[in-house]
Amino acid sequence: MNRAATVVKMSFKEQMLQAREDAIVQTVNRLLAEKGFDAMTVDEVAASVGIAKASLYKHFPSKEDLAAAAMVRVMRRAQDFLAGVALELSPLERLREVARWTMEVQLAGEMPSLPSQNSSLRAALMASKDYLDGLMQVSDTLGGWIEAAQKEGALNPALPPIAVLYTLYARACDPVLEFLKSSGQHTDAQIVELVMSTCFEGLNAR
Amino acid sequence: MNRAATVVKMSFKEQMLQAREDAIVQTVNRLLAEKGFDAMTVDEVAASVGIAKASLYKHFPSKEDLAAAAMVRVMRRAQDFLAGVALELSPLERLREVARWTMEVQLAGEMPSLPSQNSSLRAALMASKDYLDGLMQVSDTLGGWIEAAQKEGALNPALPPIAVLYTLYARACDPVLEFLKSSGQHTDAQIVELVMSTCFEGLNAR
DNA sequence: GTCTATAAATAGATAGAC
DNA sequence: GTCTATCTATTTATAGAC
Repeated sequence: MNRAATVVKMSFKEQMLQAREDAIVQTVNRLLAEKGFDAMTVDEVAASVGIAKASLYKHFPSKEDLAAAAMVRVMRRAQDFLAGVALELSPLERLREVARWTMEVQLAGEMPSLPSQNSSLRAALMASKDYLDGLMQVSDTLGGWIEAAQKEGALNPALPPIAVLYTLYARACDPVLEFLKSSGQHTDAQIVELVMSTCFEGLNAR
Repeated sequence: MNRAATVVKMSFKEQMLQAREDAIVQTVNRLLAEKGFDAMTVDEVAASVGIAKASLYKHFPSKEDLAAAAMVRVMRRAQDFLAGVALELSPLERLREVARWTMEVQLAGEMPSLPSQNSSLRAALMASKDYLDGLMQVSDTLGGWIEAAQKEGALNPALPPIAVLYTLYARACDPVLEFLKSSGQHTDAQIVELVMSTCFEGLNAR
């Protein structure tokens, strides 16, 4: 179920405002995926949305907040996806679905990428309750699945669950996807399957 | 054998110049590893080396060339390492040594990181014969080991060698290393072994 | 809230003396 | 080659009219 459907009441004015902000955040999301935080300029965002830069700053107080809003958006999408993963699947199969989804989002050019070392950006993210709550819920859900999959003997039990979690997160920004795509020798679907294989089965022969 | 040992003749003046440039490139290498290309400023480089910014521009014509020089340096280090890998090891063991080395360099804060989408930077790299030659030689060597390891049945033969190569390259900038390090629950050596395991054996149980 | 115009700060690069 | 001082362009952010 989409989280937007949980909204109950909203005046016409508020709906317009919300729609405008959604358009902004969607544009930011795309630009972050294309060029990254440092290379993305606020002028660019304003021009791409089709409003003046000053108007943008009425909605979001800083560039960092723009990026944080995009991260909240993708976290919401992740939560929606997790909520829709079929419960009849085994824990390992659920984890595989999640990994595949993150890679497909990245190949679609919709995965925002942030520099891990920018401190002002980190501060904005850590100040966003929506982001932290989303991140924590996603991590909790995946953590549960990871431990269940290890208990079943499907996932290597020698790996700390946190390491498995980070390894899955890292698929969302895996440069191998872009490398293989730019080599032009494989379709997107083939690329996803290759990286899925190296991620879960490893490079070694079985 | 270190490549610097192959230098035969050099005047005192040239040696001084070379030493100065080495210091610059080493500083750039460290700053690129710490903050990345976009966040690194030329003022910072100059201050860190201890010379004026204008002097820096006498040695390197642009920020992009500074970064390219750092990439040439790390490529040389990689070539030196490859040349020193024991030939009595199996192809797979050699590849494992290389992967471990790239991760150790990253954990030591000595792996420069460049944005893959910056076009002016890509242009500078593609214009650097030293870099391209180094990259090609490293890729050729690793490609040979990969194919040999697949022929031996040690490496999954269903994977295209290019995908294996990119997967190994990606370990040099794997964010999982930093994530695990900042979690503070593992030593560097443990982190390397964890990522080595997920890389070659995969997440699945065996 | 949206706009035009502008402020304020920063960064890459250069001039010109020594 | 190294320095100080400066240029030029860009970028984040804001003032103020409507």
